[in-house]
Amino acid sequence: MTVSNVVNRRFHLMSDATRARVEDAIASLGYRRRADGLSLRGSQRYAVAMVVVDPTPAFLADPFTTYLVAGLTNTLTARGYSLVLARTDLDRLGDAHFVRNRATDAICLMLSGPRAARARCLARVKDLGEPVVVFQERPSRWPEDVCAIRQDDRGAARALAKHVLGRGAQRLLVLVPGRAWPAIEARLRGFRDALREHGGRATLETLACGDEHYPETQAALDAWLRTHGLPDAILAGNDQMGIAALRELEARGVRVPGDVLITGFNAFEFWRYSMPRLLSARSPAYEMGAAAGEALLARLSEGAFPARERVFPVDLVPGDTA
Amino acid sequence: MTVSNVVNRRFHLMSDATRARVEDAIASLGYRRRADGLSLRGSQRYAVAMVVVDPTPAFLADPFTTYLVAGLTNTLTARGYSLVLARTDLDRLGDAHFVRNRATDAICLMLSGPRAARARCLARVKDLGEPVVVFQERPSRWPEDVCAIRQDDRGAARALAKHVLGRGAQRLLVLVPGRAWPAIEARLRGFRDALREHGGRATLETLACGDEHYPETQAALDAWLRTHGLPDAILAGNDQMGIAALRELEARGVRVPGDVLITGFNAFEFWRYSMPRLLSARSPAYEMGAAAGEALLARLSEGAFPARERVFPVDLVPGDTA
DNA sequence: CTGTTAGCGCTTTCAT
DNA sequence: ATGAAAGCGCTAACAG
Repeated sequence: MTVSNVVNRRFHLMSDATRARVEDAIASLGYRRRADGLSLRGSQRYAVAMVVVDPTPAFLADPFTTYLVAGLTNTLTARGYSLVLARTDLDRLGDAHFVRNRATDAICLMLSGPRAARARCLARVKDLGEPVVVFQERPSRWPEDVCAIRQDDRGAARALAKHVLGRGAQRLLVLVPGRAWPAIEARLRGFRDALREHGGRATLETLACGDEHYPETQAALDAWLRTHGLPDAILAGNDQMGIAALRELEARGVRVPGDVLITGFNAFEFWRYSMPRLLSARSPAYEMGAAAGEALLARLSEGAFPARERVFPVDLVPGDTA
Repeated sequence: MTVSNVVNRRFHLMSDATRARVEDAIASLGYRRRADGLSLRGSQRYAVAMVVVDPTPAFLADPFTTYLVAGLTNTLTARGYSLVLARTDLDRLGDAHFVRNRATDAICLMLSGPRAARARCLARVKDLGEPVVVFQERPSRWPEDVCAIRQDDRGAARALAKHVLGRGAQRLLVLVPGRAWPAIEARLRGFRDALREHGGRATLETLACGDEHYPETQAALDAWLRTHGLPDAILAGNDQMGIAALRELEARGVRVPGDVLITGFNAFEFWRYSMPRLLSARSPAYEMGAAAGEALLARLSEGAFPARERVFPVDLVPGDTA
């Protein structure tokens, strides 16, 4: 008992002599309290899971996920919590150790896949009975004890499309990944908002670019251009695809922004690497991860999330491609 | 006890009827076994920690770390283990919940900072009494139950430097981050190897580029060029710095590779975004993370690491800048 | 085939 | 100021 009191810094419950004696013993034995005894007794696990639903093994390749996880990890660690990271397929959620066994106090979720499947997955995670933070999602049927954190993809996308329409573009091509992500859907909605508001005869087509990496994006765009000719503007779902498109047009001798306008999305560090630079929009992914951490810590100590939803603004960053 | 047997799929110990009854109850109650009771009883935690020692909050910004963590996470998750992710300062290791409390079965470590401080940190982690995998490091005094996994930075760096020397470069400038990383030290050693083997009067200078990000690298290079003039070749510690240098020279009207050669390192996806493309070397970071996972699982089930050290080859990838 | 007992390490409560 | 008892959920060992 006294050891427990020492570990928990309740020094007023003991004499200086015993405290010293215990501290010496702890140091010389290299004693560390076992977290499982602690959790079992207190039924708090001091751990939060972050689950990324993505069939790709390289699920951390996108800086969005990376900064999100960094913000979350730093926030939780600073407050005495651990972050458990996992990737899973939509239908394999149950395989993870911390899903089969209750090992965390809460779960953060980054979903991908068709909307209905995402909703089912969220419902299943919710059924685990832990508080949930879901990123980039806008649940329709909103379960209790779920907090949604997202960036204003729709608004920023609308601003980007407005910009190219303002520069006279009529035929817009949107590049999207083969797999559905909620953020991409929101951006597409934003593009459409702008088109609608603009009136006129402007049109918008969508092109799926496989794994959204460089070679696949170029191959998809190449095939499209052969049959459709040049669009007036390419609205890329993210900078990765935007840069691939830029290089593809460059290789064909097409001038950007002279002949075709291009926009990107998210503006993480590597956005600086392409020349000319894409007109883009800056993602506050790190802040979103940190906010998720704060929200969870509040939920775990106060019993309720401070808010059911939190939306982060996304500012345009100037570029030379539009 | 029967519930336990059901959860552990020991179906031969019960009748079909009871099995069904228990399974129904589990489903209708949403029962999940608590991991802490399991760990307490079995004194295995089914969790591994990955600690990145880096003062930068954006500790996952470099794709090297990112792919390493992805490989590790996927491997561990597939075998029923969880991955606990944390960032820490060199002297703040003790703050993490899973360090104060024993919560994992093993620890993976990615160190940075001065060599001596890194060695001290490894020793402290080792003192926690858990098996340790350390990345990119080459411990001098090698503790028991430690496995080192690294890529052949020195060899690939040597090949890169050999290449530029072969093209007649005499004055070499190496770009390194302000903070010390073991991999960067190894690359520097490789560059020096090539210089030594080459004989002749070739020289090598080193330039620290702050946080190694785009603006800082350009500022550092700009200042250096003002006082030193153009080198014959720039050997960048990684592609990030290499691309920043490329753009900086471009802005000055310097031709690459006509006037100055440039090489990069690691060749992750964004390496494709710069034009011309850097001569670089491809990091097997994902495979290293996966190998760490395999090594740990072997260590935890067999009682010993399969090998004390594992070195991954690094192949050059062709580019247009050297 | 089913159930009882005991103990893993921890902390809350209560006795000394 | 110190420590003894009890119980958190789990499973190995053993009894019925």
